[in-house]
Amino acid sequence: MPQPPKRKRDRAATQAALLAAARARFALSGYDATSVRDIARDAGVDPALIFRYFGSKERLFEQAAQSAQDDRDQEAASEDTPEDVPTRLLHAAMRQAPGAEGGHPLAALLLSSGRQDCRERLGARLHDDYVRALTRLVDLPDRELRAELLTAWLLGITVARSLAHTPALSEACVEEISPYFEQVAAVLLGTPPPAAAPGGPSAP
Amino acid sequence: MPQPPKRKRDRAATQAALLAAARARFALSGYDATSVRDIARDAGVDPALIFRYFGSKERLFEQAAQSAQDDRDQEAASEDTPEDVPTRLLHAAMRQAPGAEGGHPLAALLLSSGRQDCRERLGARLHDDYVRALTRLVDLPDRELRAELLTAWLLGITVARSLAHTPALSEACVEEISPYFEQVAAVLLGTPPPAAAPGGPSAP
DNA sequence: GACCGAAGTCATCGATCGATGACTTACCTC
DNA sequence: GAGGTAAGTCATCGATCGATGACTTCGGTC
Repeated sequence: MPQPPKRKRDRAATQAALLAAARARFALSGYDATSVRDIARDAGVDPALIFRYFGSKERLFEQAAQSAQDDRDQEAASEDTPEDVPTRLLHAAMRQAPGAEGGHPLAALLLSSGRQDCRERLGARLHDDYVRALTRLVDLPDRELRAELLTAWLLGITVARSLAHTPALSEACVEEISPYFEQVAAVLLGTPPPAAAPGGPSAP
Repeated sequence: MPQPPKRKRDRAATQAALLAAARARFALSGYDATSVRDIARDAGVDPALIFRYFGSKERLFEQAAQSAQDDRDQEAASEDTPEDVPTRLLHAAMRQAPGAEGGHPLAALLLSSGRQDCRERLGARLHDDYVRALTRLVDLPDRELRAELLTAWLLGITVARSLAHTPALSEACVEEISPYFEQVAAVLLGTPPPAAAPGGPSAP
């Protein structure tokens, strides 16, 4: 994100540029591997402004995470096709191509998992965004366990695509994954399976 | 790992202590969050010996990873009950309790995923230890994709337990997960399901 | 017990990090 | 156009990092 040739003196714009650069860097390299000088350079701004506007690198990270979360909420709110919950979560896990810049919403937390607070934040995010919604769909024993098992699968898909770059999964699109996902979700959640063929799903 | 009161001058023992301390620290906090001074303190040894014996922090990390891999290989070789492949991989993913020290074999790589070489190493490890074995079990279209989907689930279980500390999954034991796992594995791999009941697995 | 090589210790380097505060400059108001 | 305020700049701090090399001390050998 190289700086647009020059920017007028504009506190709001500078803050926004820093926040955007921070989000990109943190999602690409994690907290530790990103320096405030990196972020400031990307934003075309003096590093000292980070501390003037955000107080510390830590608070900038928190605000960047909050900003990403806000984007997600707003995006989810303006959802015009309210698909069923599992499909929506699959789309969330598969968000964006692996080679593209930006990174998955969870990427920054996963890449920063060396820090305990980021691990806790990751657990909270998983609970709020995945487990909570999935638990409501289960009406069987082991409700939470079933929900967490499906959450773990979505999390694993995200990690495999965003971090490990597993080849087949990285290049797959949602439509290729969807039939497998629906069958597995039916098994784990105990909901009526879409096409219960014991020999495997109808391969596309 | 506090030092045993004193150690005679013993190059091999010092190297081993450093390697053990490095494995523990890297598996607990990742590469960046671990300093050579931390490792040396745990081993009860002068930090300079790390560079004398291993050349650099990076090479110490590589040797620590290699050492952990050797342990796994040897452990797998001396497996006296050659269970079927998916079950063996589930046990590998569930290895050890979340609260205990030590950490999952993949923990060091996951915690260090801010470094690109660690991400590549993670992908290679997943391929060698999971995808390769699972692919051979599939005799359907999308062989690799099916294998990677199951790998992603095992990876997600590991991340949920070791990093995110998802409550239900963290406290579960292999026996609780196994029935769900076998059903899902059957769906993804296209192998004969153990008890193909469309309403969900027989809950324990 | 003198000696010598290896194991271990110590002081310190150069780089980089997050962070601070005094300074300069641009823009708005009157 | 003068002046004041806020935006942006700059030099630099203290801590910590990985890494180096000279130094000291132990332990086996003759």
